Amino acid sequence: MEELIKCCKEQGLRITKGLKAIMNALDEAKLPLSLQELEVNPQIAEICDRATVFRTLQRLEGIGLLRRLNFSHSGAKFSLNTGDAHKEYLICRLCGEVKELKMSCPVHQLEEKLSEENGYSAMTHELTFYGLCRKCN
Amino acid sequence: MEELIKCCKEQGLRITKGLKAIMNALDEAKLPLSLQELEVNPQIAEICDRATVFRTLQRLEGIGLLRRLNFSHSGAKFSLNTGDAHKEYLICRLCGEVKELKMSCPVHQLEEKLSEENGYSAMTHELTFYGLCRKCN
DNA sequence: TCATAAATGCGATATAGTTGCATTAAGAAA
DNA sequence: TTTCTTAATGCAACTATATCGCATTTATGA
Repeated sequence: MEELIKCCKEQGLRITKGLKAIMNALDEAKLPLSLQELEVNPQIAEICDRATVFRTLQRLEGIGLLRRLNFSHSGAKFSLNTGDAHKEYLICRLCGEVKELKMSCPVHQLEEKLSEENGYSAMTHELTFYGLCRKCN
Repeated sequence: MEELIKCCKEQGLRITKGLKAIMNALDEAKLPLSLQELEVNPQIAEICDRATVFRTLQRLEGIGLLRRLNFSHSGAKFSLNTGDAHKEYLICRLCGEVKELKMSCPVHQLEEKLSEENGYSAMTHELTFYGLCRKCN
């Protein structure tokens, strides 16, 4: 957390209450949060509004501290980019339940190959599994 | 194509001009299309409107003939589910260029394992790579 | 050809994402 | 500490996307 704040400073961001509250919420949540989920979080709602949350997320994504995830049938969700290990998720197509998977990513080493073959740089990837959870099945 | 129409019939869908036009467009496009892209396609626009395209996509997805894809910074896109081999894409984070990758999916065999471990059924997954293309870099 | 229910068109509405502008406040400089 | 500059904010408006209700049309089985 200290680490993250420091990183924001280095990148020229001002350390405001909103920024801290948002980063805290993202840090405490064990799962990615959407703009709306952040917006209604009591700790955050008290301090700042939707537009601020939106722009703060933009800034954090801009400096690479935040990862934007795109799950089926839900808007974008965001999670802090601690370390550079990305995460895999399992999503229920019906109720939207989000589970984080514990696995070593099986496609990481492909990035370099794809980067060369296609002339792309700054590679990242998303690997997401979908299914029907026990309740929804 | 014949195959797909047959499948629609078996699933109880009525074979309308709209359905055929939409499936054709998706079939001819080498890449996934968004609702808007379909809506403005001349072949389709002539026959039916946005709500119909929307609901047709819903139906096709419902019977498993259509796959909904979620790429960063763009709305949902759709592609026909021919065979059950899914596809991998490489997306430019800036201009949004979409490339289909030719690779044998390295995580397919993980689905069964995850299904058991988490009590999920009807598993699918999405593997998408992002980067900056030559032009945008 | 007729009857029935699925599919459609239209317009309204909901939801997510985004912006302009006047105001506030973080942090560097004095 | 006070002052100054400019990033950050709040508010409200706005755009784009997604979705729905209902009256009408049309595909298909009898």
